[in-house]
Amino acid sequence: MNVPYRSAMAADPPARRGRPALLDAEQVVDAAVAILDAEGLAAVSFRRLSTELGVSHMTLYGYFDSKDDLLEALVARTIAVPAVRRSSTAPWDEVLLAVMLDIHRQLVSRPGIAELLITRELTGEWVAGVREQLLDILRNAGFTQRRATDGLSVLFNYLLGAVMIETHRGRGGSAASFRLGLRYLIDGLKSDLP
Amino acid sequence: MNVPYRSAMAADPPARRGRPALLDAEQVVDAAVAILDAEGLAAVSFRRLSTELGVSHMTLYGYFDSKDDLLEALVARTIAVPAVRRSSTAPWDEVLLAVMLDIHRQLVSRPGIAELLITRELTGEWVAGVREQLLDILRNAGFTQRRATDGLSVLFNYLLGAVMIETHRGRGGSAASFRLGLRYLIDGLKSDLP
DNA sequence: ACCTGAACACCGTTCAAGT
DNA sequence: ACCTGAACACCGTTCAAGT
Repeated sequence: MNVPYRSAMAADPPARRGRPALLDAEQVVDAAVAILDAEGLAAVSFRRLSTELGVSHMTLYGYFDSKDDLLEALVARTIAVPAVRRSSTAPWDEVLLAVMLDIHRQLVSRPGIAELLITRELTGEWVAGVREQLLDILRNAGFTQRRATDGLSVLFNYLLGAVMIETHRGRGGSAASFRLGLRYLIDGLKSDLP
Repeated sequence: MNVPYRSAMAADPPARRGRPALLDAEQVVDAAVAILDAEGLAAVSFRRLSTELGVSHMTLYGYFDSKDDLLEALVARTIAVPAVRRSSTAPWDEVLLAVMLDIHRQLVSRPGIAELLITRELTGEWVAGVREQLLDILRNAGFTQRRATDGLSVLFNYLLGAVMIETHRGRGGSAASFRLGLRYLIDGLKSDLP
């Protein structure tokens, strides 16, 4: 595995020995995002990317060890862990609702990302960050660890299913009906509070 | 579009003029199911299938107009519309729960099918059949058409998300937590009954 | 009627070589 | 240090020809 974002992380002076790099990983991800937005996930390929960037497709292996590596960087770039103000005085169920709606909005706005989260191993710091945040909300509300992780699974199942269906625009999911189900789930969780 | 299952549907005597077919569509789907079960959806390809069947990959275009056509037949073959006995005296929410669990069991037992349902346009008689059945349950329970379709969206979002996550074995979904969320959703629907 | 190979336009990845 | 083309093992699909 390459050190991710090799060039971007270099805080030390750029005076290295040897041939200077043509690109840095950020530029590759930029180009990938542009293709994703314009033509969807299926159009994102090393070969396509390389012609867009004016390099050999093999050059990209200098920045990412594999296509999966690139896609993970794409996920990391494109969605932010929602900022939840822990100092908030709002009740936990309202905070939870707001965070879920925020994630939903982000994922729907970049079709393809939800698919990556489900399909690839869903590791990566975004997943861990969101997970930790939601677990915190549930534990602070009084759920046991076990109840909290089960509740989280339920919420993620619903969220990702809704996003997948909406973004592939089969019939079914409207934004309004997404809220409806989310309310059912959160009400259900509330009723199970010890 | 080819007439689906051309040979299989022929109830008239098989005496046709011209060269007899080497295969029929059922055999192709059989082979596709075998590959799906053994190696997953990504391994199902016209070329792979054709070597397995001992024909040119181009021969398969005589049975299916495109790969999407084949995949639709794969879905149709592999999952049955759950039999719901309308005469049942059980309350609607129990019937709904049972049907959802049945669909869940079927989809989990054949990883890849849920992905096809979401990704491809989700047309086809299986989807229509299940949809009609669940709508019936909800309408008979007293939901308006609007409420019923929204409820259905919510249930499908959850079901397909859960199956996708479980079959891709990211953390998250256990069969037990699937039931939990399903109960929340059905309880929510019940509480919204006019 | 039905089957076929060649060709086209794509993939990701390995390897050995070039600067 | 970094970049590159050739090669390998794959895709789906079109087309014109073969039986």
